[in-house]
Amino acid sequence: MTTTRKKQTEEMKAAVRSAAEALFAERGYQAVTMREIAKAAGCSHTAIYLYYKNKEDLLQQIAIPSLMDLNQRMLDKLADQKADPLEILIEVCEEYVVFCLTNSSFYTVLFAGSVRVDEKEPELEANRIRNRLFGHLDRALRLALTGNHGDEPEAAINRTRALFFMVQGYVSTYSDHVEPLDEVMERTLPYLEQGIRTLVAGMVAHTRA
Amino acid sequence: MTTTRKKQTEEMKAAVRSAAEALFAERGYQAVTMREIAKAAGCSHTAIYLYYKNKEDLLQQIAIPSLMDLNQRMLDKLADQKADPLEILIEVCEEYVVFCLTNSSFYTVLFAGSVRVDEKEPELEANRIRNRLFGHLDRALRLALTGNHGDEPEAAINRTRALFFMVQGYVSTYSDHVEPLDEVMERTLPYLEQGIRTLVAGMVAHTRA
DNA sequence: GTTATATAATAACCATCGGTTACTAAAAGG
DNA sequence: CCTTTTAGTAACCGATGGTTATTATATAAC
Repeated sequence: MTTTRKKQTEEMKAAVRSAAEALFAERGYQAVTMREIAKAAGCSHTAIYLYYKNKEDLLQQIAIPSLMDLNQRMLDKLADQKADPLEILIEVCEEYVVFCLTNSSFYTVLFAGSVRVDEKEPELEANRIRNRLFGHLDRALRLALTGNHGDEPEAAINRTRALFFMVQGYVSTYSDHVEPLDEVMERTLPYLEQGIRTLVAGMVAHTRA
Repeated sequence: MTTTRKKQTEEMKAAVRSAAEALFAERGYQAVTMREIAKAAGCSHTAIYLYYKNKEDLLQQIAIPSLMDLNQRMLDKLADQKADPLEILIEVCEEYVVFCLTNSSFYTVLFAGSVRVDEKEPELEANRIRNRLFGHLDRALRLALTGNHGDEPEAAINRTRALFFMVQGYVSTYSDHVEPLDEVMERTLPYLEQGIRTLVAGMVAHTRA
C-alpha cells in the first residue's frame, strides 16, 4: 500500500487546517501562533510548514472554501426572479456583512490589503474571489435601480461606491465586537438595512431630479 | 541649577516623541519597532520605557494633541453660521476622513478597539476624544436636516448611524493606500461627497413620505 | 573640594514570535 | 535484507516588546 504514508500526511494536514480554523475563528488570526496550532493539531510547529508555505498561506487555504460558499449564496439571492429587487439588494448585502463579521480573521487579512499593482504576481486567489463578491453587490444595486438606466455609467459606478462604503463601514464598525456575535447582529443589522433603504431612496430622488 | 538634568531628560523625551511621530506616520504603528525609534531619537530602546509606559502608551501620547486639533477644526466648521448646513456637514465629514487617512497609524489603534465595558478603567483619553468627534458628526447631520425635527429620536440616531457607516466605510476602504495619499484623496473624496449628498437626499425623502 | 545619595540611562537578559536547516526515523521499492 | 526516498522534528536564527541588574553622573550635604 503506497497510500499509508500519504494518507497519514493528508490527515495531519487536515488536522492542522481544522485546528487553525477553530483557533482563528475563536481568537483572531494575529493572536494565534503557529506553535499553538501545532499543539492543537498534534504535531510540531515546523511540520505545518511542510503543508503550508507560511502562516498567511494557511489562512488563505482555509478562507477560500468559505469565500466560495459566500459567493454562491450571494448568487442564489440574486437569481431569485420573484423577489423585490430592493429586498434582494438588502439580503445580498446582509450575506456579505454577516460573513465578514463571522469570519473576521479572514476578513482583516484578505480584505485589508488593497490590490497590489506593484508585484508581477497574478494576485492571490482570495483577492480574485473578493472582486467577484464586489461585482455581486454592484449587480444587486443596479437591479434595484431599474428605471435609472439613462444616466452616465460614471454615475452608476459612484452609486455602487456609496453602497460599498456603507456596507464596509458597517463591517468595520462592528468587527471588534465584545458581545456575542449573534447579539451584535440582531441588534445592528436593522441599522444597516435602514441605511441601505435610505441611501437607495436618495439615489432614486437624485436621478429623478 | 536643578534644571540641568530634568531639562535634558525632557529633551530626550521630546526627541523620542518626535522620532516616533515621524516613523509612525511614515511606516505605520505596527511596522515600527521600539529599537528603531530609539536609534532615530539617539538613545537606547530601554530609555523609552522610562518616559512612556509601553509602545501603545507612546502612540496615545502622540495622538492626543492631533486629535484635539481635529476636534477644534470640526468645531470651527460647525460654528460657521453663514454656510449652508449641508456644506458644513460635508466639510466636517471630510475633516474627519482626511485625518483618519493622514494619521492611519493613530486610527487603527485608537479606533479599532471598541469601548471596553469589561474593565473598571475610565477609558483611554483618546477614546473619550473619539466619542466627542462622533458627536460633532451627529450635530452636523442634525443641522443639515432641520425640518425633520418632528420624528422620534430613534429615527435621528439611526440616520447618524447610516452617515457614520458611510464615513467609516470610506476610511477603511482607502486606509491601505498604495498611491501617495494626496492622489488618493483627490481622486476619492468626491466619491464620499456624492455619497453623503445622496444619503442626505434619501433622509429628506424618507421623512417627507 | 570631597563625599554621599538619588536618579538617569543602559547592557544584558527574558520569553516569544515566524521561519529555516541539519538531522533522524521510518516507509517504499528492489 | 538492504538501499533510497521522504516525512517529521530538534535545534537554531534574527527579531520583537518588555524587564532587571548595574553603571555613570548630576545634585546635595558636609
